[in-house]
Amino acid sequence: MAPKRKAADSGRSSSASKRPTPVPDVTEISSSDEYSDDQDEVPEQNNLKEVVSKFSLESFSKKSHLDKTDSRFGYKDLSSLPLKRDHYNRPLWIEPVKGTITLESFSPLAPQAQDFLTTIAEPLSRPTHLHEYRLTGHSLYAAVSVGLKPQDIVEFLDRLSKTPLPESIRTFIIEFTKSYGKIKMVLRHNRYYVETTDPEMLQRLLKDEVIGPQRVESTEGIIERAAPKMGGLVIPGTKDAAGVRETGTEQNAAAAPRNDNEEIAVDYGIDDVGEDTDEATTYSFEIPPAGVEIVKARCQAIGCPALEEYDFQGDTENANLDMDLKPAARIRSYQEKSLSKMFGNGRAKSGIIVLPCGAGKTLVGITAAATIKKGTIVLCTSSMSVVQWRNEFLRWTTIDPSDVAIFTSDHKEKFKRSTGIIVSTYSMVSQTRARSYDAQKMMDWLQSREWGMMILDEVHVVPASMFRKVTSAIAAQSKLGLTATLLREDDKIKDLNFLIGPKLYEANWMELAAQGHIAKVQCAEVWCPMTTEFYSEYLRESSRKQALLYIMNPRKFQACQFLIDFHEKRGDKIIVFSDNVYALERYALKLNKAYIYGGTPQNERMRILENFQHNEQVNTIFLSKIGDTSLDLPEATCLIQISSHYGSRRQEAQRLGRILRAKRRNDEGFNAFFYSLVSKDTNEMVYSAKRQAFLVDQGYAFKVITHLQGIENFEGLSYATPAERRELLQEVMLQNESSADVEQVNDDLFSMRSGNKRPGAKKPSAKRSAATLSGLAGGDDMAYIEYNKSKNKQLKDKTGHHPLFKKMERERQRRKKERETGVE
DNA sequence: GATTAAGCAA
DNA sequence: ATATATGCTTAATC
Repeated sequence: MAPKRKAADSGRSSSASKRPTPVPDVTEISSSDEYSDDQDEVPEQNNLKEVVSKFSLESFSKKSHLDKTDSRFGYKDLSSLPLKRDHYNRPLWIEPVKGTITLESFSPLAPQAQDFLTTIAEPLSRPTHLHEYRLTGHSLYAAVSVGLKPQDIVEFLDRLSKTPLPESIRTFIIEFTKSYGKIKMVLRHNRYYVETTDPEMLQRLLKDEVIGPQRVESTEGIIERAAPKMGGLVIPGTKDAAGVRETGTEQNAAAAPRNDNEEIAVDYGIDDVGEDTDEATTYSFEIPPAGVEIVKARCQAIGCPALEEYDFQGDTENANLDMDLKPAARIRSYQEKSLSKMFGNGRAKSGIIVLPCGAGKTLVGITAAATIKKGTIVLCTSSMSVVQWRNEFLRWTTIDPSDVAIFTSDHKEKFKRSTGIIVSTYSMVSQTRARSYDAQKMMDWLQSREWGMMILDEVHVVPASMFRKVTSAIAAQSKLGLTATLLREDDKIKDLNFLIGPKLYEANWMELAAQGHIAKVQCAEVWCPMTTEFYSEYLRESSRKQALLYIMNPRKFQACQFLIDFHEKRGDKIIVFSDNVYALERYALKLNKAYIYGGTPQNERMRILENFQHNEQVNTIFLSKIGDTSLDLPEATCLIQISSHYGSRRQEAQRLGRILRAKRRNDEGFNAFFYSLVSKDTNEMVYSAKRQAFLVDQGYAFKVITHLQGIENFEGLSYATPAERRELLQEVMLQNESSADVEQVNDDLFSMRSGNKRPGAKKPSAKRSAATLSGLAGGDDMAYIEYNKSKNKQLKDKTGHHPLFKKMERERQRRKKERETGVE
């Protein structure tokens, strides 16, 4: 089993082993009468936190009064559980205390089990042989919201588990889901309805002192109607749409083991659930539009969050949008799967879809819009992606170009006809300060109409407060969040579950890579020793300067130079990432490559990117943080990271994402490369291990390279002589001083003590395999090819870094002043 | 009118 | 807790 590097595990593991068995405390959620009035006074903001923590498995466990578990051996000790007789045929280990599920992914049943598990549990870690999941409140919420029944979940787990399903887990699932997913907020024919399949629940709601009075007066009776079905809805771009009815190919693929003469039903097909519920009836009552927020907040408060569903087929008030996917457009199986979860019952559910970068998130959003065929608003993080989204719409759909409008600071368009698509940025919509006249007019217009769907791109970056602004400002029937990494270093990500909706789908990176949808990537960490001069300075310095020292480590520079050369000769296109702008510039200038950072003007960037993509002379570019997101460079096949931000797992994942969409990914034996250059025995190693955690959980194996073969024979290696290295060191030290000025001096005076302490150069705990570069890449000896760098030079010469550095200098001065005045 | 810089926010 | 990047608005400049 992989060492402890759980992406989702960080905060909660410490006290967990002492925690008793998770049995939900039902008393609190089953009697609405006990709720006092003062709860209504609590603003929704405060409720959110409560609700979020209330529905974490952690608090469920805390609240329970049973303690049958002996925690002396840690929570993962399953030795006391009896094995089923035919356990070897069953792929799951289910742990009773925290709900951790371990899947033997080599089992013949693994593909189906995996599918089901991603629906009902959070994937924690998915390396090659064992996958780890965990049942959480959110994951069950998501499972219920795509139509799974608690009994199905229990049955499924029981049948695939090597041990009898722990009673605690069974109770947890049954009790937890009792209230979940029962209430739906449905907009039908432009009227809002609170809907449920459970008559008792309806009565409870009507008796509730907050929700009850909201019922529209004239509709005394309870409305009874047949539960919705998938019906005739066809998601465009799928095989169904092409007229070929897909047969259950996966369902019967594997032979099922037997248990007491009972066959394991591999009925994990969520897609079918909607059709199975023909006889079901739903009960609903109407509430006024103004009551929606109140009722939703109240439902959360009493522990039965209302799911939002949009019956777009029955929406006659909002005009239909004339748009379809182009006949040639085909969506991939996983895209179809994610959409089928969204449209499972013929309505649009709100929620989040998680796909790796390059796997076609945009197309999923577009297809969703083409399915709903109503006015749609798309929100992105940058104006660049705004343009990209619009282009994608035009590329994939038959929509009239005049129906896709852009709303940013320099484009304020409206569509001419009654409905259409608006692409904008978060900041544009959530802007609270003064607006320009045009922008204000545009906003008024946006707010005056009702949108069928709101697509939220890169939804992980949206903090709750901003999101609240957006949703309260713009009326959208359904919300679709798209992201590659539902991951933040803080815990804010949980809020999204309640603000947008449950996670509808999460793809497995390795699986997509195996199917050729994203590139296969070889990851490697290159350990560069510090030169003695740099290391002795490193030991003396404060952490700020330490960073600069290990980034500018000459050995690292050499490794970088060598790798660039190596891969350029193989015909790769290389991106080098550095978070540190100073280092970025130094590296790029020394190696005579083009570079882009925040201060590079827009046209300059375009020119460099253009050249990188089409000019055979320009095979390497240096990017700062700027390249982390939303740059679309399908040419890039190799990535080198020389400095990075602390331990940000998301950044690492996003950077890797830059090469996942490599054009050449389907070439025979093609591999993309991802190198992380790390200075040995420095803090960088600690960060590096942290950063890799997410990718390791996705199943990527990091190899460690301690020696780059052939580097000693490399001609023209920079900083080969001690004199050169000393010169560099001086520059670095100087740069440091001038850039941080007064504060630095202070630091210097008092930093002796702190500088003496040894940096935590502890070894990362991950299991690593040693490898040489040749083993990784095929290691062919390549003939030296002379490259003409003149184009690069031209590009570089045009980089007007002068004024930009002035700007940065100004910034520094300003900050310094702020600090000084703040001290005084 | 179009481009650029500065200031501000998150 | 810091460095960096971005977007929007306004004002200034060509």
